[in-house]
Amino acid sequence: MSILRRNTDYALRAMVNLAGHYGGDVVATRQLSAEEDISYQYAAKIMQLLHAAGLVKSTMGSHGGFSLARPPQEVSLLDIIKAVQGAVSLNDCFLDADACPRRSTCVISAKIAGLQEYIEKSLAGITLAEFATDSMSEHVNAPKEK
Amino acid sequence: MSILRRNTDYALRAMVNLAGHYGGDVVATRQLSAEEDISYQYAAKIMQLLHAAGLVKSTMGSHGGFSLARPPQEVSLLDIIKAVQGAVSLNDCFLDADACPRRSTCVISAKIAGLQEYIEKSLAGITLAEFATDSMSEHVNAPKEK
DNA sequence: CGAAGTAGGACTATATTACTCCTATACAGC
DNA sequence: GCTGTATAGGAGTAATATAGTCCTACTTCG
Repeated sequence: MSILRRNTDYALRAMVNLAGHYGGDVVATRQLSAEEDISYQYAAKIMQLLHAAGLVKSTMGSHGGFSLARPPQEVSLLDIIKAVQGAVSLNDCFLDADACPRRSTCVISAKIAGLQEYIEKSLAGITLAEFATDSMSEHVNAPKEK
Repeated sequence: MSILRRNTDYALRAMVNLAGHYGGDVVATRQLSAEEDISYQYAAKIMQLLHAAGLVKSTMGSHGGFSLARPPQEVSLLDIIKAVQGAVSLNDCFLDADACPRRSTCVISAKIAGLQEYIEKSLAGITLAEFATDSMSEHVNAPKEK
């Protein structure tokens, strides 16, 4: 199983694309969808998620589109992941304390809490700026070609 | 999303149970299922997975059952995860190189490969012996009670 | 032989993820 | 103010993955 979903990959590609236009024009969903090989309708949904998370600014109406809300070096991989697929957690009890009635006494939970923290910190440490430069459309979970 | 599945939790509980009987009698699936609150049929499936992975030894026939194939301190959480839910991977391209045509030049892949490795090492470093002692049936992803 | 066990294929049900459709709303340019 | 091109977002469908069941072997002890 893969932890990062296709969703996240699309979002990441879109964000990298926007990073390339940072400080310049807004980019329309239609353009993002064409350049990054995402269906227009689905791309629109993903942009909504990114917008709801405050990662992008939107300009409505004709000649509208999206732009990064913050400079690339201030947008982390974790931000993007959280925006499109929710928090990544090793197990449910980190997301929802009610998921496990023995949470408080659980030895396993204690054992892996450290790892959980490390993962989040790592993802938070990787920013858009780091892969925005030379690769405009690298991606993680591209749909497999047939 | 949770990385560890319910499947894995069941398996973990079963393994902890078996660890409690290490060196003694085999434990029948019927008993495991009752003690760890897993449906008998499903428990049987999970035991098959653990057996196929070589983590448990099976004794067929009447008075048969399962026992750990190795001492608890030599069975890691990663072993169990791999047996029941397959390898944990940050993204598809670590599992299947064909999943992404740009794998070789992908900056993102390079960035998170280190994290991927760290996660595996951490999980491999946690063994059954560490939580087998005082908690016979702790679990991670118990189905939520209503 | 029969009871109690594992082995395993095939199937069903449920949940999650991916994706589409349709309508509303905003804004620029004519 | 109309029209074309945008985003906003609810609602629904399709595909896939996970969880769980059913049934029929085969194995061994008593």
